[in-house]
Amino acid sequence: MDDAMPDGLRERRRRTTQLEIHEAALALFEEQGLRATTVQQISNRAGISHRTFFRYFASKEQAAIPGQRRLLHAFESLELDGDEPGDVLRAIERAAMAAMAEVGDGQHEGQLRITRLLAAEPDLQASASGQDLQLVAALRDRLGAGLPDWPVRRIRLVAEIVVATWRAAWQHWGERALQGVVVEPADVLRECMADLRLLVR
Amino acid sequence: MDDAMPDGLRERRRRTTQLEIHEAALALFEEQGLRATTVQQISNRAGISHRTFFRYFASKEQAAIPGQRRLLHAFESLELDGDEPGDVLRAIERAAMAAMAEVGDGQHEGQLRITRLLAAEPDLQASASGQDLQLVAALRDRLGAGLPDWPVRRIRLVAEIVVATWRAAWQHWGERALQGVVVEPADVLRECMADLRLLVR
DNA sequence: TCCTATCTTGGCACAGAGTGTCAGGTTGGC
DNA sequence: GCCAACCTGACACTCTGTGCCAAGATAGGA
Repeated sequence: MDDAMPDGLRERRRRTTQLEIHEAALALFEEQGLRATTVQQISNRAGISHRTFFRYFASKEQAAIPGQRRLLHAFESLELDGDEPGDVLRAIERAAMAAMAEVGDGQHEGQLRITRLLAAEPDLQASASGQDLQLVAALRDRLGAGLPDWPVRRIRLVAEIVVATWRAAWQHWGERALQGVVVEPADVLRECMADLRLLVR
Repeated sequence: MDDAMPDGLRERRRRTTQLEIHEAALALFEEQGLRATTVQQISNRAGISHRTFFRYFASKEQAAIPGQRRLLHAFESLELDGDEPGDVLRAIERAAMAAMAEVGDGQHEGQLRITRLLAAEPDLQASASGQDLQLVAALRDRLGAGLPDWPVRRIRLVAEIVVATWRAAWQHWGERALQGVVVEPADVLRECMADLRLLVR
């Protein structure tokens, strides 16, 4: 689905454990809030030890926010076939759109729970934006390798802009979903890109 | 310089203490690294107690990164006189440019120290991007109040884009400065805005 | 099937972050 | 000079995050 998964028993166990911890964290945060929930409580509910928790996640915040593996992978395997700024942006846009579309309808509920939590817990937002740095770095690396003639300044800017747009799109999707309006994430991203083009014209 | 400062003895003391803590943190991080430095050490060097440290800063990371008060203030007092997307962006650009220009040449050395630290310590970057959320929120609020006819989606996007551009500009300024090339921050921001316009055309 | 290298886990222990509380000292206004 | 508001340091405490080690589980070859 996402990255290579050699399907030994060990890998499968690891995945289920990770999911159980994630689910436990999410549920407890919803019930009690972020601050009031301890790593010990999450570990208990997931049926593991406090020590093992930190072998799966670096902090309780990260246990709730799974990270954007799809987009990360899309960036790392991005194909570029030109130098023209407009073309480059469109290529990235296509890749991001594809990554967004991979989120099946069945996962919308999970996304919505995270969105709700993010809205309620500012500390989680900070943690999430910290994670986005990985996305920026990945895109920056890829563009740097694929566009040797571009100034680093422009490469850095594009990476920041794209991730900012992606984040704005998801946030707006969540905002609408919380109001009961269900829309396609990819559509929201398209609208955001349209806004971006409107702005600078 | 920045916000109202009723010049009692108390306020002045508070400011000097804050500066002393900031300076101590910066110096120790440079000498030993972020992880190896404890709040206790910073407190000792600043001549205060461990308990008092946390009355000035919420974490050791924040003690090193002073926050973008100038830009925050510029956003909060932003004047808008039109609905036209291009005009709005230009108005924000002017405000940001003015805020950037307020950083006198004398403060470049301090900025550079922070840039160096950010480059060396990924954890600090995460903390910094968490702080940027305040900027996004401030600009979002201001635009929401000043542009009642704009869709929330576009307002959110503009806020994210502007802050992303600002961050890219400072990072590129720091990168060049680390290479020994001294340029005006405002010039870099102008170049970044030009890149942005180039992208979507 | 068995045997071994590798991986995973839980328990123990510990340093450090961050917070509540309180008593004592300082500042500002009257 | 006096009182109220504020600031500080000290103590105690919970929680996070990590090193270490012994025990159990797994993979893969003999």
